[in-house]
Amino acid sequence: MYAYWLDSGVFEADANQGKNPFCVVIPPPNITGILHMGHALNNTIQDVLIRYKRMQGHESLWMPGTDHAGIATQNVVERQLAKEGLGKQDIGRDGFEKRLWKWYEEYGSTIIEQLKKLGASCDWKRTRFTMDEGYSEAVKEVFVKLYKKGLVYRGNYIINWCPRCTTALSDEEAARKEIDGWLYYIRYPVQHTKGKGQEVRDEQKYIVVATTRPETMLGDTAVAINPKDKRYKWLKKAKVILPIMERQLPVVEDKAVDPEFGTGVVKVTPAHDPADFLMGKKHNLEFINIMHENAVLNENAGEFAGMDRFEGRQAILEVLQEKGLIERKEPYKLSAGHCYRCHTVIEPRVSLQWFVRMKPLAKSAIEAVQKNKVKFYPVRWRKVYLNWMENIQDWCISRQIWWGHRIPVYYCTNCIEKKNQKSNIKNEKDEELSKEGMIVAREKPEKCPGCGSKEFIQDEDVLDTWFSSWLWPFATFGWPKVDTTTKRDLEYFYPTDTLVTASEILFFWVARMVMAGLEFMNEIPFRDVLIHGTVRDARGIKMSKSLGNIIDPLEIIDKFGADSLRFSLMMLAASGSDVYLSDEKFLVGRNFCNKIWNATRFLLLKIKDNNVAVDNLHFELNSPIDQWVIKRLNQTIKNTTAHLENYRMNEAAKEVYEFFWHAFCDWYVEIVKDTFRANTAKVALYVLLNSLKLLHPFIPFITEAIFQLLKKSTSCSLDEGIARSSWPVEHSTKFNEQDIAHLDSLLDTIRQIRNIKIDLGMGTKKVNLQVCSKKCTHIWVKNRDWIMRLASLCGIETKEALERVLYANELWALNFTIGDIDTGSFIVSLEKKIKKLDDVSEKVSARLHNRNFLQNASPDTVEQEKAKYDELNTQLRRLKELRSAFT
RNA sequence: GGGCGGUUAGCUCAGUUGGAUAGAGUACUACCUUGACAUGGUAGGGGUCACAGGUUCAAAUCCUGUACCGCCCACCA
Repeated sequence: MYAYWLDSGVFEADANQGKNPFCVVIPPPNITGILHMGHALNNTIQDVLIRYKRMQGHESLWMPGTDHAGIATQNVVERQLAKEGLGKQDIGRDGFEKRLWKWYEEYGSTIIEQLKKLGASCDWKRTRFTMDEGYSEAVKEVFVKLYKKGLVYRGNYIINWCPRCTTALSDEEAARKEIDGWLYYIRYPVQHTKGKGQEVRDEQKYIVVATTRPETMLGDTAVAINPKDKRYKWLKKAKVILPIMERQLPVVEDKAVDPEFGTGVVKVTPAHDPADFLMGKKHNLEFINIMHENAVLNENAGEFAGMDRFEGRQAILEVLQEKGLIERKEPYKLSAGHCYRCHTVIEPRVSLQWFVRMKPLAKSAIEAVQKNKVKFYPVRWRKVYLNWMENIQDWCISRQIWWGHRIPVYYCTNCIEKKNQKSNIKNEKDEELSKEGMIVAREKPEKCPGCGSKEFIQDEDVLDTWFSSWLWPFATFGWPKVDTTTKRDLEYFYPTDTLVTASEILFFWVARMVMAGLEFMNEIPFRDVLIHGTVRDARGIKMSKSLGNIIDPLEIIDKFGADSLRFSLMMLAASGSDVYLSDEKFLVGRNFCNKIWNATRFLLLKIKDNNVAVDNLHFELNSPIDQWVIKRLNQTIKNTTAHLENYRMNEAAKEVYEFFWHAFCDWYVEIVKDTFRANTAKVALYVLLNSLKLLHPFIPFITEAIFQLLKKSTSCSLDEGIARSSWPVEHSTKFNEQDIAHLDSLLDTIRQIRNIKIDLGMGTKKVNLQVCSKKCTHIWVKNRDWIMRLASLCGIETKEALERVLYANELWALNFTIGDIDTGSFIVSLEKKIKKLDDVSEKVSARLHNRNFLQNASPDTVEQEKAKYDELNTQLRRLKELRSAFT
């Protein structure tokens, strides 16, 4: 089926002025990714929307592609190299890049192939990669534009550093996780002035600082107190000695110090803590970096140089212990940043990086959401988005890795050399200084505008992967290229319609796309953001490969088929709530797919067996049964469509499921199976066909296969395929409501007969039924055959009066011979029903006697309650009569 | 420390704007070899809708508080 779709180009979309566009851009999966349940959920939702809109007559475009995933991919290829006993340094930057591209050629489209197995109806001819040639143009364009606007800058700041990946990370990439640690209370001796200005160090006089990272003390350059803290007034004039390093530390006052926490005195390590960094800047403290980029202590760590940070921590603690400087330690839960790619504990590090100024970009992105130009589903994410946007921090975009878009900045070697002689780029004003000899340009410049030299080196760093991802909704169309295709496509498809994603990448991606769209296209990138839940295992734990609790969607596909997987996921995924999965949960889909298949087989068999010609679907709607099913179908079409419009996939799926299985198969097909004439066949096929269409977005393969089968097995003229057929609309018949109501009563009566027989312990034993009805005898006569079959009867007699009434409603009364069967459980069941109805009746009665209810409730409601009361009492009367007949 | 969710049948969850006798899937029980389907059919048991207040003629649904669970954000060293 998939090959058929590809061959006939049903997934392809073009700017088509005759149609309304509907466009979704895929959240580009990482090239290193393999399909997991999160992908399955995310992409099934998108495919449901895309297929639904396509059938509705929209020019439906699902834009596919992959993400180069800088750090993740680099790590994968590094591991591959390591197996050969090589490090990336061994083969050099060029060699490593070659390996990366080779890896991409080999494995980069694995996930795309897996998406196809899922049934994803993307326009694959448009597949993009965040590092393909055209895409690089977009990235460079954006960098240069932002730079020129003053929104990109370079500077020495404290950033999140992953010592394993040896690169800077953005705040979002440093995932906070709570870890069990210790809070150490360490004594710092105080030096004070004695008598005639003689400075004396008194071991008895000390202050205590608390820290969770004792190793950072090697880089302490001050201690800080809160200016209002009276306890430490005396300290202001004193000097503190940093143990081990024997360095004099100034005491600074800063409001950021919380007197309540720890001892109220803080050690200040400007080069290794974000808060201390700010204090360092503010109080002009010295910045001492004590670590190499891999978090091994450097020469500034004195005797500890060469130790890893955690090794160093232990060694320092031992030394402090020996000197009696550890006052105490207490267990402490601290939240530390972890690299979101390799989970290593982040080390804050001062380094020269590139940043994007976010506040100016955020402004219009906030507005767009506030003015509902971009809407969130469920709406609660709106607040989360706004909260983040309003407190946005600058974005560190440079990464010290080799896989990614190289920063389009060139340095004139000549100018830099001169500059280095003049000054040292060590302090705050680097931002200004670095501009000299630095050229920000899309392409390598011909010559330096300053000195005319032709010697340049390009910035070594690459850009954060998200710096390319945030352009996805328009860069995929070819922006900034200005050819006619790009222009036409962007005008037609942009802004896109719906973005479907998990909440995890709300900040990474969604928020930034809104900013990029508004900044570069002057227009939001999408109108609706649909945020679905996280896929978890049966215990509620997030599925992840490292935890080993994954259910592999590909295995489910092998076992049950993609349709089963898709349908099950859609049934389970209530909008926005997390999805808890276990193997059994896919049975819903499997069983339903099986049911659809068998129902079809049966109908075709009946058509064949009865030798009825079905060459069109123009049927007569005279029979109440046909009207009944068509009316139900109409409701199903209406509700399913409404649910899909509101992104309630699960409700939509349930709606069709319920109709197809329980109304169509369980009742309609059962009723008509023995009187299968041409008109019935047409009605049945019409219902089947429309059900298939409603189900196609969820269950694409089987519905298409059956559709093709119907084309072959009947001579009806049908569309080419179901994927491009039209979305069902309600049949415009005028229904005979009374007939339908009577049929509903009849069906209910059949249920009651079965019920009574089971209560009487008669099981499926066939009985002879007596019916007494004033007006509706004909219904029983006319439908005699199937009623007998469905209610398991051996005969139906119509009578003027009955000896006893086993069941009655407003239309008819029934009786049948029960012989000398034990009626015990029948009576019990009867009593139970009576009790329940009595209770309800009492409640309704109380309501109707409540003057406030009569005054305040709407007249409609009051009427309803009255009708309900009458109905209840009629039922009660009948049941009580029946009881008296048996006792 | 802030914010956001959740708490409904043994389990997993629906329940859109307050107006059923609170639903589904699954599990369980009974019966059914009805030639489309046992991946099926028919029926059944099982819920004081977390707790406490409040608003209302009427609350699973709205408000307040409490408890527990989960998630997100934040420079408590």
